[in-house]
Amino acid sequence: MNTTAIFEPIGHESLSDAVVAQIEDLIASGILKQGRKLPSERDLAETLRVSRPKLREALAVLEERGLVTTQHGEGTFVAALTGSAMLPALLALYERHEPAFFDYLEYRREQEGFAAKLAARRATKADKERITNILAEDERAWREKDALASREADFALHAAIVDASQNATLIHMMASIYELTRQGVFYNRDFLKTIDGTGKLLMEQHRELGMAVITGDEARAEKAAYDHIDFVEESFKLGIERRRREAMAEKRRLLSDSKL
Amino acid sequence: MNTTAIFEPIGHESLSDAVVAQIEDLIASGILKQGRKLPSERDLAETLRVSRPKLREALAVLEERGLVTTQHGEGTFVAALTGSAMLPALLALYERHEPAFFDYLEYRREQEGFAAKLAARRATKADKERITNILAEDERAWREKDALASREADFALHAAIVDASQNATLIHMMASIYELTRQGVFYNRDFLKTIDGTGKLLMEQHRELGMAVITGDEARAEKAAYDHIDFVEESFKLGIERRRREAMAEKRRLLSDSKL
DNA sequence: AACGTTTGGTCAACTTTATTTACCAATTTA
DNA sequence: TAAATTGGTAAATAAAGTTGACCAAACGTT
Repeated sequence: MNTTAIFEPIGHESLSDAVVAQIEDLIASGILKQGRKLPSERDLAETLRVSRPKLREALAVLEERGLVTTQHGEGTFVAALTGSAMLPALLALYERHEPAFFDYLEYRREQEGFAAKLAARRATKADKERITNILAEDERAWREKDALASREADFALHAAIVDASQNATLIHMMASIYELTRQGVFYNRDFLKTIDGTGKLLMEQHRELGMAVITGDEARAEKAAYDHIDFVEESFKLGIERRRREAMAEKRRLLSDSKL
Repeated sequence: MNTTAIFEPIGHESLSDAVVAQIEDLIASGILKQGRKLPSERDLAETLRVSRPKLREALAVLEERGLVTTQHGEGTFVAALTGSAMLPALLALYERHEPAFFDYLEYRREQEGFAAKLAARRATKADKERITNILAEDERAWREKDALASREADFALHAAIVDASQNATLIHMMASIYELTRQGVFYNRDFLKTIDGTGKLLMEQHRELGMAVITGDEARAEKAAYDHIDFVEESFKLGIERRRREAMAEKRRLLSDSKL
């Protein structure tokens, strides 16, 4: 095995790519909010120490991605990212920005806890039956190692609990969030690779959450929701770290082979 | 306050900078060990997708920094990084690579635990007196908020414990490590900013460590050493995270001002 | 309504950076 | 010793980025 194997092609990142990345960061982190006007091209080019044509290249990319809109003679503005029409842009943004994903989880933690508490307080008989059925399906999927069904049950449980909260605004907001989740961020390949090995724990957390809602124990439901998100976040972090270490170990292995 | 304030100049990183960074990573992470031969310039340029002149530019920088040596007609090799002659290169390397710093801490954790255990077993009367004096000085520095003296006492305590271990190899190895520490990595400005607010905790940890050695309690000494390094690592991580959040909050503040 | 200012839109000349290609020199290996 | 491989150097070419100028749309002031 050749030493060459451990080296990786240099990313030929263009200047405009770097500009795009910085502005995306500002939008993804919520510093630049929707509707906010960016500085004029001349000003921005100067503060970024970049020529205007290059800045314009970057702005063109951002506009193509739906993150900003520019109007002749007026300025460039951060596009509205809420509303399902803009979900693809947001989704792609989160996938390119790992830190933003943790912010997303932090936000979701509060929402889930709130939803679980309300659900425990307000769930109707129909809600409770629905949750019971989902828990049964979740357990079946786990026993039969049906990963796909397991994910669907997971998704269904969270949706059922939000519905049970009977709060229209919450339901609407969480619908957008779940759409994100379902399409790729939360359930992308890397994440599944991380979480699959802990399927039983996940199932038990769902069961605890569901039972707390069914029995109407608000505090227990809230705690179960927090614990669940905390667990997901921790698993994700560990997965990232593990993959980083595995990649390094692989490189080491490639080198030691050549010594044998 | 203008929106312009939140944007930062784009780093005009040259191609060769990127090449330098990758090879430094491989060396800093220990994947490329000293004496290892790099692929030939033609091969390496091809796998990195970079022209040979640019690769050579990068290699020239690496050689200037003391990380590699090249020999006409023979090849380019990773320089020997052990030995105090090479400390500046290693030091600079660690400062440019944050992840390597945590690897350094991980290594140091084992060494410190081992040293503390040996010291508790073998410390002479003179060693114990020396440690007692250092602990007193540490406490005085803390009471009088003498940050510089506090750091010196910290350093002195660790050195005294290593000396008390009576193991020549360990003493020699730790000397190199401490040199790193003292010169800048461990006690750099950012790190101090993090740790200073927790001065009392640090002092108490030192006291626990020193007393364990003096009383000859091996297990307690080992645990105290582990706890200390764990605390340092955690503080450092928190400090990094805090600075990151503060930087973002500052940007948010700059924007909200313009709304008032 | 008219003017001046600011903003985005466009283009061409120029500069810097990077690639390609060729050839030379030192070392190892057959 | 001859061939192959490696680092050393340089010139021609190509690509990326900057500079400067000018146009057109929107806004505010007069």
